[in-house]
Amino acid sequence: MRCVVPHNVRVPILTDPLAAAHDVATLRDAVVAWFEDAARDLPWRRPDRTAWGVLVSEVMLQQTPVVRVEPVWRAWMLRWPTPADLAAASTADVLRAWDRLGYPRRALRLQECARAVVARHGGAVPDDEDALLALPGVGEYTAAAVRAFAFGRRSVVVDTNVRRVLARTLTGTALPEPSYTAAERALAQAVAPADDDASARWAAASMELGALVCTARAPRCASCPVRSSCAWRAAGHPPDELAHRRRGQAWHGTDRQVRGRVMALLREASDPVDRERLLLVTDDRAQADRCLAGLVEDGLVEPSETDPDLFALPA
DNA sequence: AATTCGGGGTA
DNA sequence: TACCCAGAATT
Repeated sequence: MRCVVPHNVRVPILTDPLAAAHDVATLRDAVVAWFEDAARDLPWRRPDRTAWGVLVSEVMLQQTPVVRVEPVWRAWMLRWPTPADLAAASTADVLRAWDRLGYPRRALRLQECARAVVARHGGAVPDDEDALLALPGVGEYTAAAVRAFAFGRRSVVVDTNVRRVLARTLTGTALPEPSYTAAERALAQAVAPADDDASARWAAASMELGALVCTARAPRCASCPVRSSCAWRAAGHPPDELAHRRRGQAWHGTDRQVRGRVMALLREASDPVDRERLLLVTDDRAQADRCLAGLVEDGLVEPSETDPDLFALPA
């Protein structure tokens, strides 16, 4: 299948189609060559990894940094090596093993995903895009990542790192838009190699460049393999024009913080915990009630069958 | 398209 | 402090 940059995609540096193709190919080659040396030795990249291990890593890495995921992933895969193992586990054990990776609904979905893989695919992770997308907790990014990293198949992998790399090198802006636009998706589609193997390597390499060199905070442009062809650098590193519109995620006093405290309490408890003790996580009674109810609604917490004032992680 | 959903390391 | 991190699901 041929990939062409749609007419509605403005790519300043790519005015002439022939020059564009050349520039993009040069950029890709440089990034992939850099990756051969610079790639981190992560456990889910080892030859002995499994497709399921890759999927587990991708779900854990959704909004959680690599350094925090790695130890949890190692313990997790030793304990539940296959989808069937996780499918048969106690949900309380799963949530405790998830520890403080954050967004514990991901752990719930990962177990649902394991059960779906067993039920729908005989326990083997599918390599089909639609089958992957149909799995709980698997969205556009994760489906593409699993296809590329577990199966070496062609897919357009766009995470926050790739978005930033494309924004800088090709579009010439400090950062991409707050939301993932159709133009960005089209650009990523056009840049991704058509070949299976080349596509998979570009995906890993472009993500790694964003994670190690083309970072959000203090990019290491001096040691960047594509600094000579970077549109952002050529433009003189213009600052982010939307900086004032970007809203940092509030944390102190939020429901997310309160929910996190309730979950932490229940992870550490070996027995059901009384409602009154759970509500002590904040002074705001209404908020505490709301958060506890929300956790129950989400299936992260269950009231005891015998005493509705006692709560625990789901069996 | 906008919101919600954890948690911790770093500048 | 504020910002950022291999996003997904819901409204």
